[in-house]
Amino acid sequence: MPAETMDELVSLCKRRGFIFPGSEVYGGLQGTYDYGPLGVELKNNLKAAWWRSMIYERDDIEGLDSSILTHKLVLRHSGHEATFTDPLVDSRESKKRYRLDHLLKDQTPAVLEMLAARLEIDNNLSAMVAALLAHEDAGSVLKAARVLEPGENKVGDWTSPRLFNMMFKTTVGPVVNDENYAYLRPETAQGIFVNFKNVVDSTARKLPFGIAQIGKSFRNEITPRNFIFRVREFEQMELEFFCTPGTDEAWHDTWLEARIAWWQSVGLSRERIQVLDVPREDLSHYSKRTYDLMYHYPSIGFEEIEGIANRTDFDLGSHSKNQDSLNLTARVEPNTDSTEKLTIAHPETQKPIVPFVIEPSAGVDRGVLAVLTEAFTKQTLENGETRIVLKLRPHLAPIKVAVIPLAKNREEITSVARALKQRIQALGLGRILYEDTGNIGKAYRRHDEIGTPYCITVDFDTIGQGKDGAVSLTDTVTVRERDSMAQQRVKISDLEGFLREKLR
RNA sequence: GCGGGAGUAACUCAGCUGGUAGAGUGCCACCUUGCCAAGGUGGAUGUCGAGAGUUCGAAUCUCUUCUCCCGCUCCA
Repeated sequence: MPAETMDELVSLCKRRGFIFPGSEVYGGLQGTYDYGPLGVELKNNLKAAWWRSMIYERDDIEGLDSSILTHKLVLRHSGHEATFTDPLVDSRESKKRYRLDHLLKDQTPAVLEMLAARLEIDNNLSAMVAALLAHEDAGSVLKAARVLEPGENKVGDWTSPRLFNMMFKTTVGPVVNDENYAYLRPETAQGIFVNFKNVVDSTARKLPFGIAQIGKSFRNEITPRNFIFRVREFEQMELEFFCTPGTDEAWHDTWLEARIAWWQSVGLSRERIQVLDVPREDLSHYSKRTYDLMYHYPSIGFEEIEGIANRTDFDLGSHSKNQDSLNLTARVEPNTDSTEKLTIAHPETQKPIVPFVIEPSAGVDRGVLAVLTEAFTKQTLENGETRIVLKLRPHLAPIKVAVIPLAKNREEITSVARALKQRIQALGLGRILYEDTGNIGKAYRRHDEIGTPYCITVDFDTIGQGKDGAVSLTDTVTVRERDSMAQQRVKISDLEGFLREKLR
């Protein structure tokens, strides 16, 4: 039974060192979280699993790590400068906040006419939005034009609209002025698009193929909320899969299935994943069609964990020069800044074309949250006590094995345990921990709670000092399995094979 | 940003008709402990989210501010 509330996850994460609030000693910084000793292992393991499935286990995908600081022209031509800046207006009366363009769209023609007249411009939505933003007393203009409060039949008491920019800007170079800025990327995808030519030229890739990247992205969310679900600094795992126009819809469906299967491979149950075919009116500016994978999170219900979008030829087309020669299907803004045509040979005709793009874009942090949710288990034992177990898949577990001496004040046992820890660590399976709390039951529970799949206990039998003098158990250890709590005796010499098999 | 709720030890929380801070769990040390949160002894950690005000005296009352939770709004 997975976690039921976000609070119990937050509490476990803090207590055991998975995730902490950012800048906490100064009261916290909204929308930031830090990954602790166990969190970083879990997160790295999740990313490694994704990377393995994309780059190593397939033959048609290359990796990339592009920079976070991004040229403003990249994000201008990608359409983000325009779409990531929302003009917001508040109603003083109802205390509600609206996007100015949405608000105006819902007004009657008569109101819009009056507004245009007051602003002394044409009755054109985007022109009016721009004019209102530039106007000193736009709130009064809205009132004078009798802009109605939605859902109520009366004129709203409007504030002047303000721009809310979802992209972080930062100054580049020593001189601070209006021109010397760059953006922190709001998605890793653009780094892939602007490197398309570089990758094609350096790897001789032919369609269809993909470029995958894992990295940080930044969005100045209005309301970061729900633990690591919506944060201002987050990590994405994105694949841009380039294919011949016409094959895009089939690839879109193929990737949808592949991605659902992958999430199941990291432990998510199919019942807690829903596919949302995003309605046309909710699509992003670049998308022809998008499937959102929704995961059933605790407290907040089904929310997006990954978006799988058909971005058509919009992005490569937008970043290309001489667009008129490219037969683009997407509507793109003219680009006189780019120095390249982002094309590749059509697999049959060999003519240069702009490929279509299928983009499975997953949130790493949302993935970690989902994996934790699913793994979190409260179990009532036979003796009536409850234990908390993180039933993580072994390849995701932060600690793979804990080596525990049965008695911590017996040098002959602890020395064997320490040596065994080093020996197992050298197998390269991940992090192995030497654990000497001195109380075997406590150590087991602790490792249940952080998801350690196996605990190995070195006892008196191991060193040939068993009570009943059972010499046959010399050089064996107890291996205790996390989920079943079952124990078995394993020869130290067989441990390598045992663990390699179990921890795959 | 608005409305509501909340911030006390690492976690969960008590204390809140103003009188100088507690419990359980956890953590550390030593002893004990021969496999599922055992026991004993000792110990550390709080400017009671922050700042200001009222008061002889504030965790407690007032104001401001920050953070978190819920709702609205936003969510490429």
